[in-house]
Amino acid sequence: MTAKRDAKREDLRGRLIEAAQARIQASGLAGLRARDITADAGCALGALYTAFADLDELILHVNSITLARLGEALQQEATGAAEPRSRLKALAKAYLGFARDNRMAWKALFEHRMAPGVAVPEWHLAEHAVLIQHLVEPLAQLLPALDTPDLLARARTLFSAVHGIVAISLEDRFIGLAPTDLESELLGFVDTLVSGLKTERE
Amino acid sequence: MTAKRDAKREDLRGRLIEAAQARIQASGLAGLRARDITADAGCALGALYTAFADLDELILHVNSITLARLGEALQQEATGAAEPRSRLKALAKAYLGFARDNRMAWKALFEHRMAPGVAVPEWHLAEHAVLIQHLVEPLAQLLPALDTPDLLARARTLFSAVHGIVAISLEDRFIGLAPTDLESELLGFVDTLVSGLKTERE
DNA sequence: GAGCAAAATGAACGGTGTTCATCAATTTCG
DNA sequence: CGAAATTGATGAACACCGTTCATTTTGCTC
Repeated sequence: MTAKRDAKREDLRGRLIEAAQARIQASGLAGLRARDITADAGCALGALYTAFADLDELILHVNSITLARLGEALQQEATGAAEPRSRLKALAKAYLGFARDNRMAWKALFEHRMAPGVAVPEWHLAEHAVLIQHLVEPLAQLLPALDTPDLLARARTLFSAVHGIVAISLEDRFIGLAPTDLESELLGFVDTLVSGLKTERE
Repeated sequence: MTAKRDAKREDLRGRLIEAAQARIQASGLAGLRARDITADAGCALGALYTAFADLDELILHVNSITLARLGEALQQEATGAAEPRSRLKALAKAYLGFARDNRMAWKALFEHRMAPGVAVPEWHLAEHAVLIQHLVEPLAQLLPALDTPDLLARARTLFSAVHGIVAISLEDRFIGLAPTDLESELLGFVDTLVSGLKTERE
């Protein structure tokens, strides 16, 4: 019976993940400190390295939770039998909404880099699939002639485009631009792309 | 006459920028160390802080040079009187080509973050304009009814979308996808979007 | 060349993630 | 049940980071 050991271990991991999540939400990935996390979690500095291999692995777990929450947000927009155009627009809007409401956690998903030479573990790569999964079905309706690999490629491209629009707007790297409404710009973009897909199909 | 002083100062700045550029090209922003740069530039550690306020300012200057080179690469595709569709496709292809050929320097443009609370200086923000400037003219031909602020917004959106596609593909955050050719996927995307713009105009 | 101002130097500082000898808690087994 | 063995928690110490600063060296003025 190693029940108590396992319970304590899981409890510690949970407390560390929660503390890291709170710190990321408050001050972003860049402000994350091992000493702050362990102080918040109520354990010694070294305890972090008994629960996780290093800070990167802890961040990966926080990102997992963020991806799960993002997945739920998208799931709500992906159901129902609406036409593909409005489904894709609803998904883009939900993605933007999630990024706005969970800015720091969302940024951590894409800002985080593993140590040089270390690959992102497969279990975490697989979790990113939720980002494009919901796009496949509406795209299949718009492009019935495509096989699965092509559909997946198209879905990834569409996600990347929408993500790029949201990401570059929420940073502010450009000046001299009219303060246009991001949401209408994003939805207009999806509209235009869907129109293009329909046109090319004919 | 303070000629020799100024010359030495400029020489040191140049050597530091060049050394930082080489280090970034070789191992990326994350591997950049003040001690490595100053060793490569042949000066003492502290000399870096007589030439620049801090590492961030040095990185900004490297990014300036990268933006200038990227601007030249795009300039070559933006000239000529070709139709908007092929101009936009040529620009997207050139952007992808630059990102591929100058991977680390290009990544540094978007990975670099200033210290918390410190804004990117205006002179550097302005340099990012080259990324969307070349898109405005072809877009104006496609959308003659739009005024300048709307055109700039549309240009930024298009750039962000193209950038997103290139950025997410050159990282590898997704698995289980067919290894499709990025260039044809990107050009197909621009094609579809232009078709959509033409359709909506009618 | 003397005197002065400015720049270059590199040891030292405070802060980081990570490790490790030491100690405490838990499990195993006679 | 209690002693031995194993595992977990501890926090001082380590290596390394960007940055600073007293000191030395260099260049300019007169």
